[in-house]
Amino acid sequence: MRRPPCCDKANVKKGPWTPEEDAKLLAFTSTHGTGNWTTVPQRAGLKRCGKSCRLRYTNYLRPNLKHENFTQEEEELIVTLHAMLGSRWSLIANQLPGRTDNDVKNYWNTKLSKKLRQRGIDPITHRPIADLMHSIGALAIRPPQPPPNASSYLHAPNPAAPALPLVHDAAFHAAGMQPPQVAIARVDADAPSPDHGQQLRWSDFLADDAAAEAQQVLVQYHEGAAATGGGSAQAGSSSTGGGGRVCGDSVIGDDGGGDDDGAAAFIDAILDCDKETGVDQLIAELLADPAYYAGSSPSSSEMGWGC
DNA sequence: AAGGCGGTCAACCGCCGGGAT
DNA sequence: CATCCCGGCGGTTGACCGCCT
Repeated sequence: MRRPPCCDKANVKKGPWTPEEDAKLLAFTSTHGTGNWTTVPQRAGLKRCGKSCRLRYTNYLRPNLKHENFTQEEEELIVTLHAMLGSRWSLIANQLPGRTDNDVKNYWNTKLSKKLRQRGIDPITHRPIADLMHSIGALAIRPPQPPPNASSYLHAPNPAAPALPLVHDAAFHAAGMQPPQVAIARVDADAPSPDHGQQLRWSDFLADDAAAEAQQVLVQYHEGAAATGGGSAQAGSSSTGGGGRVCGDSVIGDDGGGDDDGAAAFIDAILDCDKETGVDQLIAELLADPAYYAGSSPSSSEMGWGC
C-alpha cells in the first residue's frame, strides 16, 4: 500500500522560496527552535510542506552554513570519503563542517565525478576505468566462480569487485599510510554498538581497522585545516588556505601553485603512484587494445563478452 | 541579438528506519 | 507486536544562468 502524501498538496506552495518566506521561517525557528516540522508551516504562517521547510532550513537557512566554494582540503576529503563510504552523503557531510549533504552531493555530481572520469577513473569504484575493463575481461574468460559466502560478500568493499584493491591504495602506501579497508558495512548482529547517547559517526559503520585508518585521515585533515586555515574546521570557520593536506610524509594537493584544484592534485598523486608501480604502463596497454572498447572485435568475441 | 546547449544547484519525491503509541 | 508518524536520506528534476554558435 502506498504511503499517503505528507501534506495536502493542493494547498501547498512549491518551487523556489521567496525572501519573505525565508524571513518567516527564520524568525520562527530562531524563537521556537526546530521541533516538529509538520507543524512548523502552520505555526510560522507558511503555505509549505513541513518537509520543504525542514529542507530549506537545513540546506540554506541554518546558522554556520558555508556558502563559499569548496576548499582544496574539502575536495580531497570528499574524494577520500566517497571511496570509503560511497554515496552516503550525510555521513560525508558530517565530516565537513558547514556543508550539507545536498551541497556535497551536488558538488560530487557536477564537479568531482567529472574530474575523476576525465582522468580515467571510475567515480563509483574509484578505480581506473581500464582496470574495470580488464576485470570484466577477466571475469568473462574465468571459469564460473562459486558465489562468495555471505559474510565475505557483505564485508566486501564493492560487490562488483570484491577482491580487487582500490586504485588509490597505492597513493596511501606511497604516502606512508595504510589504505583504509573501504566501505565495510557493520551489519553483524554481534558488532559492538557505539556509545549510547552519542550520535553515530560514519566510522562506527566501518570495521575497526578501517575506522582507525579512516579516522587517521580525518585527524590529518582537521590538523591540516587548522594549520593552514587559521581556524578550527569543527567550529565551522572556513578554511580557504592554500596549503596541502599532509598525508604521511608527503603532501598531497599542494604544488605551490596555490590555485591548483585539490581533487586534481589528489588524483595526480594517485597517478604518480601508478607510474611507480608500473600500473600506468598496464593501463596504457589496455587502452591501446581496441578489444577493451569494441564489443564486436575478434578478441572480445573470443573472450566471450562481445555483442 | 537570439536560440541552443550544458552546467549548476535548489527543491522535490519517495523510501526507509526509528520512536511513540 | 502492529501501526502510525516523523525525520532523514539519496536519487532525481527543473529552473536558472552563462557560454557558444
